[in-house]
Amino acid sequence: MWRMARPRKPLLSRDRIVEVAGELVDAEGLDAVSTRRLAAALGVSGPSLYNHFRTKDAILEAVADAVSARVDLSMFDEPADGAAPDWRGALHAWAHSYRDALADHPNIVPVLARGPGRRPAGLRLADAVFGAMTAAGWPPAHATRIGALMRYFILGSAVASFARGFVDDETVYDPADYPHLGQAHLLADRRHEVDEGAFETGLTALLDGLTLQYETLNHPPPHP
Amino acid sequence: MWRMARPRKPLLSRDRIVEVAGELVDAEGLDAVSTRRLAAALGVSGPSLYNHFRTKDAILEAVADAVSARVDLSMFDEPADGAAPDWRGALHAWAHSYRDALADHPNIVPVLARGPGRRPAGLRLADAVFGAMTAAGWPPAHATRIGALMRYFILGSAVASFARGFVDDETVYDPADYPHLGQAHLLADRRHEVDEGAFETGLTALLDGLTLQYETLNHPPPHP
DNA sequence: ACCTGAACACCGTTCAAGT
DNA sequence: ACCTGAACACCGTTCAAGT
Repeated sequence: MWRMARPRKPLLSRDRIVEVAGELVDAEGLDAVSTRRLAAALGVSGPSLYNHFRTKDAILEAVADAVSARVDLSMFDEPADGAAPDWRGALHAWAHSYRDALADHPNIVPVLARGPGRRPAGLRLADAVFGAMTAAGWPPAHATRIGALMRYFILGSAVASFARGFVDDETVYDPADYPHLGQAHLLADRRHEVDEGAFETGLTALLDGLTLQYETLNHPPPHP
Repeated sequence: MWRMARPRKPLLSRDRIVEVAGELVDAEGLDAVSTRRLAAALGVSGPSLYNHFRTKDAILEAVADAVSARVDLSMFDEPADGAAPDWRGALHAWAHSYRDALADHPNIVPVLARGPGRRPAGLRLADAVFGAMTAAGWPPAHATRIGALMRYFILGSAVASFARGFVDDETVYDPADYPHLGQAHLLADRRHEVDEGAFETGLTALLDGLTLQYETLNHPPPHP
C-alpha cells in the first residue's frame, strides 16, 4: 500500500490496436488509417501507438497476419489412416478458405500481396502447402511452383476483382471503341456472381491442369 | 509584333508529366511520387500539375494505362484465311506479353490491379479478350469468366510475386515453426527463375484445364 | 512503462496573383 | 492559358516531459 505509482492498467495493447485498426481498414479502407485517426478511435493521442509498434506499417502487417491466421490449413494434415493424401482436394478446399478470408477483408489484401515477409501466419501457410505437396509426391521444385501459382491466382482474385474493375457508367463503353463491351456496365450489379464463377472456373482449370502434370510425372509416356 | 503576351510555349504537357512520373515510379516506387517531387523533376512547382490533371491519382492512372497500352493484342485478330481461331495459343501469347509488360514496371501494378475503370488501354484489352473468346466459340458467360480468371492469374503473378515475398534472412525460418521452409531464404537469389517457372507452369495448367472444359462443352459426354 | 503535447519535415489541393 | 507562392488541413515520426 505504500506505493501508488502507475496503478491504472495500460490503455493500449497490441491486440486492441490490431483489432481497431482492422475495423477501420474494413470500414473505410487502407488510406483512411492514419496514426492520428486510429489513435482517436482508441481514445489516445497519436504518438501513443509507438509504444506498441515500431511503425504504422507494422500495425498494418499485423492486421494482415490476423487475416492469414483465419485461413484453414487442416486439410493439409496427413491422413491418419495412412491413405494416400488427396492433394487436389486439399488444394481446392484451401483455396476456397483462403479466398473467403480475403473476401471478408478486401481492403487489407494489398498488404498481404506484398508476401509473407516475416508474418508468422503467412509463413505457416506457405509451409503447410509446400509440406503437403511434397508429402503427396510432388518434387520440391514443383511444390514451390504450386505454392507460387496458387498464390498468384488467389491473391489476384482478391486484389484484381474483375467485376469491381468496371465502372457503372454506360457512356464509358462506346461501341465504336469497344465493340464487345456493350454489357460491361452491368457487371457492377453481378459482381459476386461473376467473380465467384470465374474463381471456381479458374480453380478447376488449374487443378485439372496440375492433375495432368502429376500423371505424366508419375507415368511418363513411352517414347515412340 | 504589337503583342508579346505569352510567347514562350508551355513548360508542361500531359505526355511529359506521364513520362517523368513513370520514370519516378519505376526508379523509386509509388510512395516516392509526391506532387512536389514530381513537379521538381519536371522543373516546375507543385501546383502546376493541376493545370494538366485533376488529381495526382489521375496522373498515376495515366501511367498505368501507358503500361496497358504496351500489351500486344494482335494475336486476337481474326485469322485472315477463315481458319478456326486458335484461342489457346492466343491466350498463351497474350498472357506472356501482358506479364512482360508488368514485369518491366512492377511498381505501378497495384494501380493497374484496381481494374480498367475508365482507362482506354485497359478497356481495349478486356474488349479484345472477350471478343476473341466468343469468336472462338465460347459462350459469352464463359468468355467473361475467362477474361476474369486470366486477369487474376496475370495480375496476381505481378502483384503477389512469390520469391519477392520471402525475406533474405535465415533466422526467420525457424525449423521448429516452419518444418518445410528451410530453403526459403534462398528464394531471394532465384526470384526470376522461381516466378517465371511458376507462371509458365500455372499458365499451362490453366490452359490445359480450359481446353478440357472447351471439349466437354462442344462434345458433351453421352449420358450412360 | 506508457501516455502526452509540441515540433519537424513532409503531404494533396485550392486559390489569388502574375504574365 | 499556364505558372507561381502562400495557405489549409492534413500526414508519420521523434522527443522531452509527465506519471
